[in-house]
Amino acid sequence: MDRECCAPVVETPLTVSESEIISSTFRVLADPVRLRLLSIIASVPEGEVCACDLTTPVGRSQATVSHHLSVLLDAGLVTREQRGKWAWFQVAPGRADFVRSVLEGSETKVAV
Amino acid sequence: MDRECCAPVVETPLTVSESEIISSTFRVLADPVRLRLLSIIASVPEGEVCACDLTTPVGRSQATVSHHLSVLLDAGLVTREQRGKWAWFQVAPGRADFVRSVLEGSETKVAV
DNA sequence: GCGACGTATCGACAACTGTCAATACGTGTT
DNA sequence: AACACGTATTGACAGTTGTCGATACGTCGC
Repeated sequence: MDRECCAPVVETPLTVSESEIISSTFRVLADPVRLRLLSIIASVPEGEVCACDLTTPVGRSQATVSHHLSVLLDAGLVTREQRGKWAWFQVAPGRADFVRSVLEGSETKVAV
Repeated sequence: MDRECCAPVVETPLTVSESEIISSTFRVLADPVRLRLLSIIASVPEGEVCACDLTTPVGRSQATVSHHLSVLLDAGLVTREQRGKWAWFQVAPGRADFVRSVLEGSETKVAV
């Protein structure tokens, strides 16, 4: 019997700390180069990509790519495994669903 | 019969333009003050909030709050309705589900 | 019309961030 | 040991962004 159309979207506002935590996650995803790196790592059939294969596709220097990969790593979105002199990256276990929703939902639903 | 464990998380990498579109959406959500403003608007039972009631809760100047509200408006996350000298904001029709997932799930349902 | 008030815009500044060249670090090879 | 090679780190720089004071714009009440 309530006005369902006017029900609040969420129950309570965010606290300051909550908003900082959530926004920090979005900040990681707010860079196009990072999104492309993440999408490349997430799309290879082998499930992992050597850092050496990521520089060319995104058209950035080795230093910049390394920086972005560190940001993705710190955010827990990918994992890094050093094998010999090569660094292999894969989508972090347990974050596959999240990464998929970030990279797919996009076109049709996220962006107006 | 495939190795399901190793299936790619997504089918194809993002194009440059796709990554720019998606990242621009995340950039809007990458600021804690904007998230708090959005959560306040989304949590009031009336369904809409006067801009005059948003300055104090987030502890920013009127100019800054107005700026953030414009960003949210441009992103299509909220609507603005001018009534007299007051500006009323509400979560944009059709974006309630998205806003809810952003403010609540954050981890699992962000990009719906 | 005039003043009060809410809001948007402008200008300026500090902090942050993406970028690269240069360099340092590790590992494997000869 | 010396070298080559992949990667991480450093330092510097330019562009962006959050912020605020000041100002301009609109609306209401007088």
